[in-house]
Amino acid sequence: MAKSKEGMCEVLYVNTKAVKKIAARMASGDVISVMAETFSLLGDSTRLRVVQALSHGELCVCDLSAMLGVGRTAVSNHLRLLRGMRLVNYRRDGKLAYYSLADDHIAGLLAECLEHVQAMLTAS
Amino acid sequence: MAKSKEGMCEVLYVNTKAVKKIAARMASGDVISVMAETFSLLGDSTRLRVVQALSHGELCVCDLSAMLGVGRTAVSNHLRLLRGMRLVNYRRDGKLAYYSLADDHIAGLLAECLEHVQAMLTAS
DNA sequence: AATTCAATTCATCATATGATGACATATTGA
DNA sequence: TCAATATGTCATCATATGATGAATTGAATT
Repeated sequence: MAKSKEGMCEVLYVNTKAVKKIAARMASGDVISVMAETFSLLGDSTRLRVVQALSHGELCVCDLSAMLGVGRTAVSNHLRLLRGMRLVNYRRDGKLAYYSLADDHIAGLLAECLEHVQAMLTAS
Repeated sequence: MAKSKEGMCEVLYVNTKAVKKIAARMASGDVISVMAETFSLLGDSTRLRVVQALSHGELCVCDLSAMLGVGRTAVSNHLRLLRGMRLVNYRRDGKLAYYSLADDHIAGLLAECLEHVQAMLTAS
């Protein structure tokens, strides 16, 4: 077994059995990409506040903007991204556009993450 | 009631009751920040693959790098970030550094997101 | 039709971030 | 001590991204 210039790890696993077992369980690249995109959307404070607000009920852009102290353009851009990934529903009522969470899983993600953060904060 | 140049929404809510109810339930800014940071860490495909691999068992940097086809420097940098937010545990065994998920909530986030994505993909 | 206002789109800018290579560190064994 | 190897750190670069203001669209009211 020839050794490469950069060491054994280039051609051989240290723990072959563990690697093979784990490799077989990895999600497909497509699924990972969509998951990462979803997490990424929740990974901005402003956008996360929008999502959290909507997890308690639908709101129009105008009220979201005022309540969060964020410009309407910014709110609108964030909602466009969230809509693109189907994280929010859209409803038009006259001049107003109402948004709400599209999916119980989204609220579930917030809840799970909140638990993690609280557990982390109390542990430190 | 004076109207501002930019309209009523600057000084008044459209749905005052809904806004007040929702505003009272918003998480604190600090908690939101940590949550966003956590989501953001999961919001990169490479890092998410690292986390998903670790959700099935601990691995060393070397095996992670080979298994995922990602440079060791990149893996190391990602693990440093994950360690900073305490998403992973660190264990040293001789020359090797083994990492594992720190928290069941992390695996829970992956599972919840996976369910969401699968539901979304089958719906479309 | 004209006006008003909420919402959206677009271009721009400053900043954040992931990948990479060079270099440093740490541990094992000769 | 010296060599080999796995890991970590740092600087750099290209790219991605959030905030903002100007311009536009769409709907209701007069």
